[in-house]
Amino acid sequence: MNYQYTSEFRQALVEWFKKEHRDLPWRHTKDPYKIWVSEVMLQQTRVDTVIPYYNRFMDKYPTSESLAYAAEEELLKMWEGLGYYSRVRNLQAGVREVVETYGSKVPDNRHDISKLKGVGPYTAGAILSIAYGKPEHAVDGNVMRVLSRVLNIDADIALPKTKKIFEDAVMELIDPENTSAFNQGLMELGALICTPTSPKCLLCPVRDFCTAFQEGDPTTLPVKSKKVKTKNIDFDVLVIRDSEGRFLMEKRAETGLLANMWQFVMIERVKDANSFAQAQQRYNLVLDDNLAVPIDSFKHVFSHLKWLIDSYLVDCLQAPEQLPINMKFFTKDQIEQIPMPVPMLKIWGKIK
DNA sequence: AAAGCGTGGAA
DNA sequence: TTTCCAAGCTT
Repeated sequence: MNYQYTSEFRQALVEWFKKEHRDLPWRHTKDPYKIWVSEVMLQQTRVDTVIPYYNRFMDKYPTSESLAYAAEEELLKMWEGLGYYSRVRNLQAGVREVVETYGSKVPDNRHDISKLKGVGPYTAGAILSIAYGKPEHAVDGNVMRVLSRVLNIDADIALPKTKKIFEDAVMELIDPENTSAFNQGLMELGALICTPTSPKCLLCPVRDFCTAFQEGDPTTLPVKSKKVKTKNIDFDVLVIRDSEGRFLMEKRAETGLLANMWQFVMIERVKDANSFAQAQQRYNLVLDDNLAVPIDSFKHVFSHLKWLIDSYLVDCLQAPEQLPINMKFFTKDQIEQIPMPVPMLKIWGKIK
């Protein structure tokens, strides 16, 4: 963009945002902690999904101190259904560091804030510009889409190195007097007007500055390569019930997929193998497998893989005195307090 | 640099 | 149904 137009672009964008922005819960505060929480929740997650989680989270953890020392199990339960569960563990680690080494004051510079767990280039810039009014870039998918069109940038946004082009562009364009409205304006524009398909160019406040609009078809940008095909895995999920009506659950590993979440017993279904026999052998159980009752069969799609699940309710006739430390029989009431991933919630919903 | 990491909504 | 996501970060 010709440099002489940047002030007009800034003004058009900022004024549009101040007039047309949505009324969202996290837009009623400048508390860096609350902005931080909202930004982490919004990572790869839709606004409509986040709103009820954000409100519940702020009711429970209104300050950084209240979050810093919350029990991880309770925290995961608050995050249940939001996905990307490592976000909340990193968030707590970062908040705890702020409480313990920064006197509960979120750092106001990129160098320090970027060292906090779970705070990457985008989140750092968002907190700095929205809560502190600092002229810092906050480049997300919206910003890359909007600016690729406005500035006619055809670099592949799937490549990590491409992001610097947009960060540099934002630093050239940003309104130093309205950093919050400018950065949020770019994102709001991407969410409401400059959408991936069918952009509403006739309503766009920066249409006059948009190269792609002038060229005719903004939807040709951005350029984005890379599509990953998901891998399929078959599982039998065994809802194992003991004589007291309790259910056997196991806690997943501390890292990786659905870390630290609880699940019913899962056995990968292998050709010609009996999952009930596998479970009995692996955990030293005696199951009434002749009377197993099918519960549900469904698929659950992750970003990079797909679970094909058959689930069964089966009674446990005998269990060892000492189960592995990550396994336990829980009552119905206890299960309601345990963080479970969505596919397990779906099964639980059928039998509780 | 590329892959791993959730979920539900929309085209 | 299938595809592509939506205010990314970590390893």
